Amino acid sequence: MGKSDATSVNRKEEIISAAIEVFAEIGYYRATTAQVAQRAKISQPYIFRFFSTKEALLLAALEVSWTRVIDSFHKVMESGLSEQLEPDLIRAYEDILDSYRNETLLQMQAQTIQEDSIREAMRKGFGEVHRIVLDAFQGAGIPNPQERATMFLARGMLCNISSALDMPELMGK
Amino acid sequence: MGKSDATSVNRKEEIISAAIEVFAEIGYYRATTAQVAQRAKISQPYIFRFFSTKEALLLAALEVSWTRVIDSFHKVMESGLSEQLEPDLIRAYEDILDSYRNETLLQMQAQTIQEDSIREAMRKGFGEVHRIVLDAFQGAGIPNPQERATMFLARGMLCNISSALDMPELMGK
DNA sequence: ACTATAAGTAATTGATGAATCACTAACTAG
DNA sequence: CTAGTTAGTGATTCATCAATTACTTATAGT
Repeated sequence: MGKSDATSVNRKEEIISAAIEVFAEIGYYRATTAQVAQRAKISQPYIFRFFSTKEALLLAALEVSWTRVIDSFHKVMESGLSEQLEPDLIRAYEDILDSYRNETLLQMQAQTIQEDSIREAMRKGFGEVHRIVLDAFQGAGIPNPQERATMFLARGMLCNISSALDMPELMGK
Repeated sequence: MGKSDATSVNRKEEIISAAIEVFAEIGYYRATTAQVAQRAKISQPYIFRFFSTKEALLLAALEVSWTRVIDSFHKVMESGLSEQLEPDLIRAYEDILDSYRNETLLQMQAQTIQEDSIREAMRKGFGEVHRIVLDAFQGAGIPNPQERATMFLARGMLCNISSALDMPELMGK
């Protein structure tokens, strides 16, 4: 299998990557499957061989984006000293925002989508991240872990907005 | 002029109110002007007597939502003691989230819309709220006002998400 | 009554988009 | 070789929607 080999799994991942870009740039509802297909360099109908609906494609894209955050936080916890735990987590999240801005933009969009399946995916993602951070803070013996976990998430959410609107001043200069 | 009198200004406000509801519930791009019209109990084309485009209607709706927050914060600052300033501002924002949830959902949507005019409106709204909070904290002699203002906004943004996804546990139980 | 203007709508238009269908080309196992 | 499977596309379908047009009804001033 050479690098240009197009396995079914590769195609699926390529489509998801294209969808993350296009959905983030154009907006999920406004973006068309034709635009996603063009970005993925395939024909529009071929998307539906891998995803039964546009919404299924969005769900797959969200799954990728949440896995990104969760895996990153797990890595920090495994390898880090518990004294610098919070700054390490902050840095990890900022790195994701730098490198995978589109995934964050997609998550932000999905926060207000009312379809049950999307809401469930978002609840699961947020819930798991919250649980991980809370466990980490408790395990590290940080005082008021509940409140600190909330403020950690809160800072992250403002960070998202500051990035999305290109307003660095919101994060206190 | 009785209460059922339909002045041009009233109609405009009614349309904006209907748009806030429909856009928040359905999503701006997915919502149709026909749905807004139905909610406002007018015909679909009549919307375009007041707003030249769907986007102009969104801008008007965002204007209303930001004015809501800004006016509320101003009122807190005028009438409140500076010792309880921060909790008063928090309560004021929570009241808005309770009473005007749709306006917040609309703002959340607009955070990721890439059209220049929308981004500009969002920057203006966020910028003004940030300025007000920062001025208030500085005026009240709160230490580290910059950082405290950032954390105030951050908490508000997580509060939005917690409300939108119906996840009260995110705010630390 | 009469005319101007405001309030409002039905019908249409032109464009667009998700999803399906019908098909072709390339590879693979026996 | 050939029968079956995988990869892929062009053309079409059916629905939808923002925006326009052309029209009707009501109101107010003279």
